[in-house]
Amino acid sequence: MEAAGRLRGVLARHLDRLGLKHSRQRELVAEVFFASDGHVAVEALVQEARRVDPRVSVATVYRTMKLLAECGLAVPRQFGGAQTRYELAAGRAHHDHLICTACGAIVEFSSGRIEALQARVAQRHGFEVETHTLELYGRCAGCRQRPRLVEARP
Amino acid sequence: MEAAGRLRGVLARHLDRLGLKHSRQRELVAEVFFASDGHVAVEALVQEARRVDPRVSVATVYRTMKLLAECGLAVPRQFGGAQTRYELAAGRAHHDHLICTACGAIVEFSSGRIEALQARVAQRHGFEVETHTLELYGRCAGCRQRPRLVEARP
DNA sequence: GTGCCTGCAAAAAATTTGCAACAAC
DNA sequence: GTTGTTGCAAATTTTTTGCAGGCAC
Repeated sequence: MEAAGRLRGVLARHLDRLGLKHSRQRELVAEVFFASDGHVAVEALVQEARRVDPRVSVATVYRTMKLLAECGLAVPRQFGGAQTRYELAAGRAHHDHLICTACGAIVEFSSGRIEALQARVAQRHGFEVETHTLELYGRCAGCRQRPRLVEARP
Repeated sequence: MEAAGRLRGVLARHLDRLGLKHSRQRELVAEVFFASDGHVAVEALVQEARRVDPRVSVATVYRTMKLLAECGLAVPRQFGGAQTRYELAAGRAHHDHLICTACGAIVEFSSGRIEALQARVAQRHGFEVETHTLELYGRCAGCRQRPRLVEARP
């Protein structure tokens, strides 16, 4: 993958800027995250990283994801569940989410018209918006055909 | 307050329907919640309830809030922070939130036009939407005038 | 009296932190 | 060699659960 190289660069520059060090573990965690589908729970990152190096600790993954979030490569999200998921955000445009409550699928979308209306609402209340989240929870096309067996654990 | 009586009724019927019992603690927790500003953390409910009865346990508050959520009087929400806040939802229309990242203020709003666009987006992706959340994070009118001292802990 | 409820304390689950050994510069 | 980093385990934080005694019906 070509994009991963550029992403690594962003992290590297962030580390340099802060006077932090480049380490094998940080590179491994970042690599695993970049190769993910972009909506990963920490637990999944740990498991994946341990396939390469079984000694990687949870703490390191948490610490590294915090760094990735600081330099804008990852965005932490709470999709209803207890655990945080990290989303790939490397210079990508803002977007929102459709989340299937049956199978847990996460679909991204964006709507300039919704954003425009949001801005107008905020302005009307005197708010200066910094970020926002819009999540639509429901059943995806596939799951609407099947009876619901159990609730998804997102 | 007159509305509180009606809300108590909803809870009472829910308990009857399920064959559960009415207790002093349940009424106390519900009362405190109804008297709140409607975006309360469990910790705050516990403290408030203990001003009336210092022996009320956290467990009871959690269990009672779960009941209130079941019968539609309360909606659990995660406004970015770690702990759940409960929102008063007694037959009120759906609405979304503006959250001030400086002072923690929460303002409700609703926009039929945004809802309509959401529905269209969902349909385009084959989703049947059950619920949604839209949260705009930024600085409220008051806080925009003051320099930011510390981050709010919502 | 029979069950549901409560308080307490212990358990869970997710994340953070202290610390001694270790690796990067 | 200095300083930041790691793994481990213990600590924290929020919420849940088991259980013995208590209260509602």
